[in-house]
Amino acid sequence: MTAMELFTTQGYEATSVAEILKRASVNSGSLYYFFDNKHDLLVAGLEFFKTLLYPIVMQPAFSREADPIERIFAVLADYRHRLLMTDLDYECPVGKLALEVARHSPAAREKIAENFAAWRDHMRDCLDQAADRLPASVDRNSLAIFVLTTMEGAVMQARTHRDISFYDSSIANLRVYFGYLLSEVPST
Amino acid sequence: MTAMELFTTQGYEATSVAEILKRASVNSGSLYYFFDNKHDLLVAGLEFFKTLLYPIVMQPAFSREADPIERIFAVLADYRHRLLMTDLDYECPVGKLALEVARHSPAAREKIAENFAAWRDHMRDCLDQAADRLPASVDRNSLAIFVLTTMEGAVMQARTHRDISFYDSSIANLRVYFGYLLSEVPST
DNA sequence: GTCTATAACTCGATAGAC
DNA sequence: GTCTATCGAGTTATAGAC
Repeated sequence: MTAMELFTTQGYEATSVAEILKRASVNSGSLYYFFDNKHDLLVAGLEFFKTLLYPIVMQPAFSREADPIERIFAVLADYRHRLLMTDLDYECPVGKLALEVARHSPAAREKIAENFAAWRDHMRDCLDQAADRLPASVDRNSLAIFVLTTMEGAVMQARTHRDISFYDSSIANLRVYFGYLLSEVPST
Repeated sequence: MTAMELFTTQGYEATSVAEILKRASVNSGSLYYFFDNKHDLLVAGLEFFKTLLYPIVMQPAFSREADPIERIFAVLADYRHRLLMTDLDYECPVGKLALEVARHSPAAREKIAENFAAWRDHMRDCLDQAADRLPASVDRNSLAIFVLTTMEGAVMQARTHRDISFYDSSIANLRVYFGYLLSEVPST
């Protein structure tokens, strides 16, 4: 979906329908034949995004690392890579739209929440696989939320400051935190 | 600044100059006498925001708590309060604009970075005051960045899911992390 | 299903009187 | 310094031919 590329890089409001049409080499009539309006296009795009999450975001990282904890940090390493590849102009597309459209569009907000939930569930699956190495007191769902929190906040700061060290600092702290958690259960 | 209220709640692009004028009961001529254009108004507003950071965000929390570590969590507790007061529709105004305008406006991006830096510096001051209770290996600036990361990511998720538990989960994990750090240095 | 033309409207910004 | 009127461009969405 060409529209989503523009929505997620420029913002929903900042992207005109005319620009989408030009970039996609489509005519107005065709677009409005398939979608009721601009907002409908956004919601459809967010639904499509959800289907891309595993193949684009998770699978490449998971295929590099077998250890469930390392898989989490491999996903985070890929976000670092995206930041560097875009000259520190990358932003999590879902997070970006989360802040822009959540207020005025319940339908889009719901789709964004589903994207967040799917991301977090993949992280929680990793944590579940490493359950025996974590203290029993750890709420793995809550910890998965915290991983997403860290990614979103870290990307936001690195992009704003145009400095990867803000990303690295946040991930390093998450690493130390995981180090404490994992050290609580001695490996046998 | 009435304009900033609209920019930060609705977004910069989604707020028309006409709407600002109406809400502020001002006429077009007056606004453009003081500001060159809409963008100039945004940058001026962000500069003004920076001056509000201490009296609005920090001072109320600091006055409740004397302990530097508790001051950090008091600031975070105030963000929780803002979420609840707005029916889970609050978003950090600086973070929101960070994602929307950073790409197309270097001047605004710079001002947003200054706001982030000021926030983080207040947190680092707290950590510096508690330096003797933290392991020497802790990079306090990096940890302050991590606190901001946590706040931004936690607010984003709570607002998107319209569920305060996402905020609470993230802050709880930060608490546990601080617990590990503080327990490394036995109090005398 | 896709095309072009355009309707209906709102946008940011300006001009010129006071 | 503040007012009203308005410009010209750009906006989303539609109409009607093919």
